[in-house]
Amino acid sequence: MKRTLENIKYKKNTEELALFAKALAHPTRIAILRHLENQTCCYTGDLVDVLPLAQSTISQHLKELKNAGLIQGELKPPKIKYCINQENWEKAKNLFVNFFEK
Amino acid sequence: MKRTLENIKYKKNTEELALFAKALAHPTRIAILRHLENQTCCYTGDLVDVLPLAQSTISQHLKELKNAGLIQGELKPPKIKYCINQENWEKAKNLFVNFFEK
DNA sequence: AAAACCTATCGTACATTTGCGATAAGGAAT
DNA sequence: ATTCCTTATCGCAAATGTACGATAGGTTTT
Repeated sequence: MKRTLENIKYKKNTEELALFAKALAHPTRIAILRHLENQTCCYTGDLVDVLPLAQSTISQHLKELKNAGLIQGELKPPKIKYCINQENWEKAKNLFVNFFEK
Repeated sequence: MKRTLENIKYKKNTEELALFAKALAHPTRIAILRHLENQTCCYTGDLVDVLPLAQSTISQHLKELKNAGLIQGELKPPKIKYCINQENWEKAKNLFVNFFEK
């Protein structure tokens, strides 16, 4: 990305869809979300056991998913419980469905 | 990305979905696809007129979309006509729908 | 054959992403 | 208060992504 992109104005829907797509653009994050879909919720540690990646790497992916709004974390000391953010999940779903439909 | 990722094996669906998501992970490419959805097809030059980006940049985005299988190019000398690849479009649509549909 | 047109590719610059180990930060348990 | 457990963050290295101008390649037209 370079200077020009800063200035380009896309429609809101286009930017939102691109951001959600970016969050899904890595197999590890898809795997995390699939796991969350099955379990409803899970802890970071669960994922570290399941995925062959360093704890710090997984934490980073979780952060990106959280930034994208697709998941949310809840403090359950000493752990953190991650769940899918249903509201934004629906929003993303609708954006993708509308995009492909037509 | 570094050494480790090469070795990680994800499920086929997971990798495919991530690749499609990656193709959609930039607003310019979403805009190109929306344009193609409306016009059914279009030429590279049409996009250069519509998007505030260099011709080479747009060509590059088209290449990525083609690599992802979402579009296809047909020679209509001296132009090239790009259309959505319906088969893969459906495939991507199904992957996303199934993914979100819990 | 030359000129004109359209598009792809090359080379470069810079930003972002991905991964890791090491370390910090927080509460829980001893 | 110290130790333990869990997770986030930092700092680094390597790979990828994004953008541009310049150039090459291929067809059509003159």
